[in-house]
Amino acid sequence: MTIQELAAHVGQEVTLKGWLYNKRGSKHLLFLLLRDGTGLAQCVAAADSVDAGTWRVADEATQESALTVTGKVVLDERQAGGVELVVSSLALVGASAEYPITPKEHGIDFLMSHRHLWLRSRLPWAILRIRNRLIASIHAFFQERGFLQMDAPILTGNAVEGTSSLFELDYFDEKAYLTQSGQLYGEAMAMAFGRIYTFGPTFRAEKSKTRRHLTEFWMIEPEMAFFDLEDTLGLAEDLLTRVVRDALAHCAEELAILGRDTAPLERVRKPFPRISYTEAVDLLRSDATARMLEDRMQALEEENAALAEELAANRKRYGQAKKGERRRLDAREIAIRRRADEIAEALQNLPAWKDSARSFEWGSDFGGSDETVLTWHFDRPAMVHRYPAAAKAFYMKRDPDDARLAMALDVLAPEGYGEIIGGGERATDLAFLEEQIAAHDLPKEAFEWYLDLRRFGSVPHAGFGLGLERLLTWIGGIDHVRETIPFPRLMGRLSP
RNA sequence: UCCUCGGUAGCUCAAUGGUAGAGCAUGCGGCUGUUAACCGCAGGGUUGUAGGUUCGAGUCCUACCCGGGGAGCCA
Repeated sequence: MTIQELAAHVGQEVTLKGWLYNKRGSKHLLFLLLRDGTGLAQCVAAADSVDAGTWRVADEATQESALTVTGKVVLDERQAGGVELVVSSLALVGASAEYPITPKEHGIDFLMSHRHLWLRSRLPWAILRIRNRLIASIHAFFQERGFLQMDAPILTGNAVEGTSSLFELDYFDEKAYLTQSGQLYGEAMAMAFGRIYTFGPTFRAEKSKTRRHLTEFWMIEPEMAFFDLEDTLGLAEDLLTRVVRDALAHCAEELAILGRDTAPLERVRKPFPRISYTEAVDLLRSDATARMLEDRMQALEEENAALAEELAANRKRYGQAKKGERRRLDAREIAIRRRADEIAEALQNLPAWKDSARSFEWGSDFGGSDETVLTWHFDRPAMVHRYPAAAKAFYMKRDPDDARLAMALDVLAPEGYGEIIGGGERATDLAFLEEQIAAHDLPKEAFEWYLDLRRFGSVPHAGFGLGLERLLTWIGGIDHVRETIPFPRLMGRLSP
C-alpha cells in the first residue's frame, strides 16, 4: 500500500512503509507525518490504543527514521489527501540520527551539498515528479506520431562547432569529446527512418554561472525528413501545447506545492506568435520595450517602498510581541529581506537590459537579457525564426528570399524564461555545405560521412533541440535550472 | 576573465570598533487534535584563511580561499 492509494481504502486496515518526515505531539498523542515517495500521510498514535513497544518507537522516532506503520484509514478533511491513518502498530526499520535538513529554511549551498538527502524534501519531490511527467508526455507525443526514438553517440571524435565549449577526454590516445548535440547523427538517422528523436544527455564546458545553465543536461532532438521550417514550427507548437496540457492534467498537486500560478500555463494554446528575427530586433529597440522596462522598474520601486514600510511596522510591534508572534515576525523579516535582495538586483540589472535592448544591432545573437525582455511581450511561447546566418551553425539552410538569413528557429518560453528550443531547417546542397565547412575553418574529413547524406538522396529536412531542464524550469515556475535534475552538474560542483 | 553580494553554533540568521545572541535541530521536562505545533530548561563558537591598524576587531585595511547572482561565453 502506498500513500497515494490511501484515499481509496477508507475504513480498511493497511500497512505503509516509509520514512518519518516530521513529528508533532503531546504526552499521550503523537502525529507522525510519514513519507513513502508517493506522498505524505499523517499517522496518529494514541498512547492508550497502541501497545507499549509501538508507543516507544513512535515516541523515540527521529526525523527520517524508516518505519512500517499499520493502522486504519479514516477521513479527515484537515489533511492534504483528505485521509489519515489511525495507528494500531508501528515498527522501526532503520534509525536516523541528527538528520541535517531540518524543517526550516536552508541556504542553497548547504542544500546542494546535501542533494542526496534534499531529494527527500517536498519541493524536489514535486519538481522531479513533474520532470517524470514531461518525459512520459514527450515520448507519448512522438510515439503517437510515428517517430522512432534513437540514440546518438555520447562520445564524439571531433568538436563540431568550435572547440572551447566541449569536455575533452582521452580515447585510447586519441582526443575525444562529450557530445554537445546529437543533431548531425539525428540527420543520418532521419534519412534512414524518416522521423526520429533522440533523448539523451548533452555536455557543455562553458564557464557559465547563471540560473539557466548546467554543464550536463538532457535534450530531446527530433529530426524529420521532408520537413521544412514551417512544418517544424508547427511541430514545436504541438509538442509544447501537449506537454503543458499533460502537466496541468496530471501534476496539479505538484504545481500547487511549488506555488505555481497555473493561469499562464492555461494560456499556452495554439497559435503561438511567430515573429522573424528582424521583427524581434525592431521590437527590442522600440519605445514600447523601453516603456515596458520603465514600468517594471517603477513597480519594483513601489514594492520596495511597501516592504520597507512593513519592515518598520513589524519592528515596532516586535517589542511587545509574544514568542509565537515574534517567530512569525522573524520569518516575515527574512522573507522581506530576500525579496528586497531580488528587487535590488533587478533594479541594478534593468537599466543595463534597457540599454542592451535599445541599442541592439541587427546581426548579433540575442543575449540572455534580450530573450527575457522579448518574452515579456507575449503571453505564450514566442517562436522566433529566420536569424542572421552568421550567428548560426554552418549546416543551416539559407532563406531563399534573403541570403543573409538562416532558416533557424528558437522558441522562447514566456514569463522571462527564454530559450527552450533551438533548431531549424538544414541545408541540403552538397556544394553549399562544402563551402560552409571551408568558411568556418572546419576539418572536412571529419564531415565526410555527414556530406554523404547530401550525396545519396538529399531531401529537405529539419529538426530542433528541446532542453528538458529549461522546459521544466518554465513549467514549474522555478528560479533555477539546477533544481530540475536530480544531481545537477554545474561549474565548480561535481558532487554529490 | 570581469562586476556585484556574501562567509558568525549542525542549519537559517542577528550583533554603533567595547560582555558573541535568537529560532530550528539535539537532549531533558510539560501538554490528548497537532499542521514548519506550542511552553520551559540544557549543551553547543578558533566569527572562511593569513597578515595588518587599534587600548580593544565578527565589525576597519590588504591578500588569498569558498559560495550566491550577473556579464562575457553559450546548435
